[in-house]
Amino acid sequence: MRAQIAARIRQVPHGKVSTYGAVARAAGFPNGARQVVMTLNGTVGLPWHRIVGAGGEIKTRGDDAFEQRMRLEFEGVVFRGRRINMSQFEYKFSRSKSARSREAR
DNA sequence: TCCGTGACGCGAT
DNA sequence: CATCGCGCCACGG
Repeated sequence: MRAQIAARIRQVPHGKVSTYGAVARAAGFPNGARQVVMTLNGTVGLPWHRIVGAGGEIKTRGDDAFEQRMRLEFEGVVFRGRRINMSQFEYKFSRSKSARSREAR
């Protein structure tokens, strides 16, 4: 599962962002936003700063919040107050075969 | 095995 | 817009 999620996170391009929920759904886990978080914490080498909360808010706390925002702005992402204009910076995942089969039914 | 926890999400107040 | 509550879920104690 971590692998599926990590793979999705790795797809987010420079200058774009995605949300915990979106990543979870794209990976095939409709209610796995929390698992996305665990993956971010337990996997090194992921663009963790490109993952924000629903609505484009920085959900992390402490020093990390500052660093994340800084990194994103450095990549060109613009903040509107404490959030991001998602319609412009959210990266849309393209549905892959594995993701569909998992949400099968 | 039960229980608390948390970088979540969303609707209601 | 700020809060609250509830649902979700894998982990760790």
